Amino acid sequence: MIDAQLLRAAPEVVEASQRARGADEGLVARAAEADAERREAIADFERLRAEQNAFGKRVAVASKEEKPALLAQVKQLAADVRQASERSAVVEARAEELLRAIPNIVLADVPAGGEDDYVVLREVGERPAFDFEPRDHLELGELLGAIDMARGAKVSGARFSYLRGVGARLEIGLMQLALTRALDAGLVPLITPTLVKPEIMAGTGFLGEHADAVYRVESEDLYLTGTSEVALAGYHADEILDLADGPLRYAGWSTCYRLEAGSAGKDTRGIIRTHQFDKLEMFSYVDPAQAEAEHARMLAMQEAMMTDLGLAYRVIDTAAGDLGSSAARKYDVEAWVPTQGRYRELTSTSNCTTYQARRLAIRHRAEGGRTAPVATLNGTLATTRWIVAILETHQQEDGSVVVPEVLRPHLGGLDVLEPIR
RNA sequence: GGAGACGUCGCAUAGUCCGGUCGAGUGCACCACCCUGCUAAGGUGGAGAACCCGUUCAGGGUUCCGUGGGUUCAAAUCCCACCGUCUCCGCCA
Repeated sequence: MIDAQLLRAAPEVVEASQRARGADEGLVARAAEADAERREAIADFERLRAEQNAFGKRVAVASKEEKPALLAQVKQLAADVRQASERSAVVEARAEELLRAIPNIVLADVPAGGEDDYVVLREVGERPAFDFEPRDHLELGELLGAIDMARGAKVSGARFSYLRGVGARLEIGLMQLALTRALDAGLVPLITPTLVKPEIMAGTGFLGEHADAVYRVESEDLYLTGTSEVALAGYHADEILDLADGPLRYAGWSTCYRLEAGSAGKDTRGIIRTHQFDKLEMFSYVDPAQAEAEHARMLAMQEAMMTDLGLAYRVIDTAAGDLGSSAARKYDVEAWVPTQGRYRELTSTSNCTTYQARRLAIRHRAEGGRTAPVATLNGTLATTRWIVAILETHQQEDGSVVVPEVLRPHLGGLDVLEPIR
């Protein structure tokens, strides 16, 4: 949620942000109006309530004989208080609803426009060249006995898979590599719940435009999370953090569940886009002044993983219209996928500035001892989809795959994955 | 799943039976100042969160005693529902 203060003081900033996103500009004026109405209603109620409280003190010390007369007098006041209280509750709920509907203010130099208006910041690494016809990740996965889509579909339906043998080991090795690096960088590992309450899901902004991608467990009124970001953001909800010693940094390891309702027909082959996968996610709570530096730090960690895994990649600065509602800026790292002849997103890192924190009531002590919302940032450090780029990039003519050196210690020293027959 | 106990301001507790002078006492921790050669001890004062009005660095007000309802002129206190914690019993891939 954005700062209501900003809505009053500089609505043009909010409107500019909406414009860059291609979102509804009129929402700004409607929210500002509702906010004014809300404040008026609150003032009204509080004046009446103060009067009633003062009266209550008189009743308390009145003698038995005086009481009936006083009580008769205050009846009308009590009714007025009740009415004003109900009105202010209604108006307040409406104002908050509109305020929450406004997505985060995008940072000033984020490219405007939609999905295709990203800016490529850099391309790194050499795209692999083959003197044979490269196989795609699923073909390789089947040769290696690593990926089984057919049985995934038999047991759970489309977009479910089994990772078996070296596939399962690759996944775990990848997570372990990422975890090791997270620990080296001082992050605290967390294995997070994957079922969360509605208010946590809403607080992180995933019930907005992403609502159709979310699994809901109706019998319990809980949501399955599509990323551990949700539980990581909720971890410190309603708390006042001590950031005097620097940011609070976490690495969340969890299975992720996504409905992929909007992607019918897209990426149906293999494990590029499945309903269930694993991810190691970085998450930081920082002083808002340090948010951009933290964002750069996360991106650097992601790029180091790409480089060390021998993947060719590029970094894009996502356009405003393609940002989630919580993000003020997002960088994606995309790896080259040889058989697709294009870059595919492997990681994403978002600076949510104070947006999530305000929704989830996560504050710290700012100057003068005042509380102020923190900034939150998140970024992928490893995920199942990486297996696609690793298999395809490091494949050999016979269908074997060379294991990147950094992964070998996490695969019991295995250096080449061999076809099973 | 069943039975019982509990949920108060950072922590620990008082207050709840018998509604008002309780937004709330005490201890510890915390901050400032005083005292002491230093430390410890001691003294005085301060200190929660959210929001509204006002100020620009004065203040005033409202709300918050697990959450949400209800009763009442008035609820930490009475009633209802829910959530959570603990104990015992049952069940368990």
